[in-house]
Amino acid sequence: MMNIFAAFRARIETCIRTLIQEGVIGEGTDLSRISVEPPRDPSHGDMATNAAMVLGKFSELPPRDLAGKIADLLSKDADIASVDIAGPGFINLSLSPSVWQGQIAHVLKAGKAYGNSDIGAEKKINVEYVSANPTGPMHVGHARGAVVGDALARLLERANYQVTREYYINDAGSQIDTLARSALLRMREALGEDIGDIPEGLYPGDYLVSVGQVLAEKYGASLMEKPEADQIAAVKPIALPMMMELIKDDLDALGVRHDVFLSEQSLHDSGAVDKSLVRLDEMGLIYEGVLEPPKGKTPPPDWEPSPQTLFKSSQFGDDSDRALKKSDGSWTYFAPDIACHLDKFERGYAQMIDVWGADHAGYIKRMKSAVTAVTAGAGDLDVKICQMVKLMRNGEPVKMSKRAGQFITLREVVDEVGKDVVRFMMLTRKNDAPLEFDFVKVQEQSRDNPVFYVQYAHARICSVIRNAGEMFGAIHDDDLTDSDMSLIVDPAEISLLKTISAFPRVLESAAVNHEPHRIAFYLQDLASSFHSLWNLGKERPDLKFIIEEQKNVTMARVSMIRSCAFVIASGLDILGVRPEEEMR
RNA sequence: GGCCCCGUAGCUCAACUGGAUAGAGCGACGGACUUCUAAUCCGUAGGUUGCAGGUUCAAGUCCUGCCGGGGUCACCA
Repeated sequence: MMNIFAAFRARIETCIRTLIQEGVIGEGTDLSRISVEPPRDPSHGDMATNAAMVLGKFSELPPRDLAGKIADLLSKDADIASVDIAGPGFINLSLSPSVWQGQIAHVLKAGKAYGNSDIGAEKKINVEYVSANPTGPMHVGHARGAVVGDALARLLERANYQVTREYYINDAGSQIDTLARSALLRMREALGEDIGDIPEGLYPGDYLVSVGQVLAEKYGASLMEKPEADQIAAVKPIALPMMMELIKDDLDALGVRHDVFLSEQSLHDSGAVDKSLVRLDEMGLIYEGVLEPPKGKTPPPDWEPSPQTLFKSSQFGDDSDRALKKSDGSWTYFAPDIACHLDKFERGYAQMIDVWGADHAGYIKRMKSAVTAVTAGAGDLDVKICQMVKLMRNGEPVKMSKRAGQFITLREVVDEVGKDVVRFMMLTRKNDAPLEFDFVKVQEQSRDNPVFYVQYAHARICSVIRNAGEMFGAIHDDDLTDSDMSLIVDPAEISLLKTISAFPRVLESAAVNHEPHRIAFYLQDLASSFHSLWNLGKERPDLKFIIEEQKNVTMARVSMIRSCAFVIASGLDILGVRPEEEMR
């Protein structure tokens, strides 16, 4: 068992079963609420369990006495150096140094697989992210969702989920018609016509020029003589794939990829939308009705009550029922969205995660309602909301004028600071908290730049290992396992080992909570722990990693920091960031 | 007005799905470089977790009501 907290939890449960057999604790006791975690205050030991307090209800003994019984049994364990009872009945454990020393070999053997969890148990899970409208290149606002989704997918894979990364292509809405009209204009331009300024309401971007050229080559001027509907229909099969290529290139620059691209239009064409609606109808969840105007100060000026096809989402916790069809009888976007999630469910994903921008937060309830309804409660949808990223340059906000089409593209940001920096920074906040991204600060080589700080720790470790190799001969990871880890004894060293050993637990909690940012925070802690130990070697030369006269000590310490480097690399891998081996 | 998110040190943020004396960084002040990379580290100072109740052995965390900030609000995706 690589997760030592889980390992000792099992030992504690064994003690409790013994007490159940002895009749001290009642049969049928629920052990699930027992926690085994590191105490906030390190002086309380290495691990604390609330077992005696949680089990108090199932025993006649008061919690502190029950804790005493458990403690007596635990103290027989050779790996446990001391057991204390504190406060209302906490049991605090201190582990023997050998437990921490032993973690080094675990890490070295597992390498980057260290910390992997089995909580996913190979269950299928679908993560949908980005899903930007295919009307142009990605702008910077898409970056956060792309990174969060991708890191979440990587994280879940490490927890042994079967992850599918999905992109839902909104290729059926009116924005696609706008795209087609914009492309048609560019086609006329390619045919030699002077089109002047791009009219209001069409996409002005230069990226459509090449689309116009392709259209001109394929169709020529004859297309312009057909009805507009035919023109648009002719343009879409050309323009859409080109836009998707644009988007995929941008995502590629960020190191983000998807397994499945699901087209909204295909859901209409295949009858999947009708099917999911029939399904809801059979459940009696659909009716023709008139929605109330939104309660508030200013109802929409053009409000006209009109009958629509509605879904009873209010039965599932939503604030109101929601329209599936517009008053003219055509679908709302909500209907294909339901079909999309039903489609995922039927492909075997009972667990689904959607990563959305903050402006879509108001749709969570209806979407979750719909998933619950259409899967008869068997499907689960978690929606992660990404708050705004505020772009700064040296503390000054970067101005973006949407009117003039001067938005900053994802590509520009990646080109300026690099994909690793973008990725790491996007994960330095909880997804639902706003984030500042300063072009200058994220490239600083200093403590307050977390990307650099973590990378630097890794580079330093690599540097030490290179130096040790020059002194004692080439160092291979396989040989390090044979080092005498019992030479790792100083509290500062053990402290680093404790931080390293916390990784499996961090990974698991990040996976359970769908919060990849926890990995980024952990890596800063780990880097800090390493940098501290490094500097301690200045005050106390006996704690330097390399001691020329003592090869065995050096090798033990090299093993220790090698395992630290593995964990840094492993954590960075979840974030999709490559570790640096040298920084000069 | 309804709903959602947020409110924690001067600033930016953590707090392991309810745990013990709420933690880091920045800024401020004071220290450590003939370096295993000082691009770093150590120390000091800094708090009624917006307010008021409730739930229990235990609340920053859950519930209710206020205050303040942001987002969003029929047929746009």
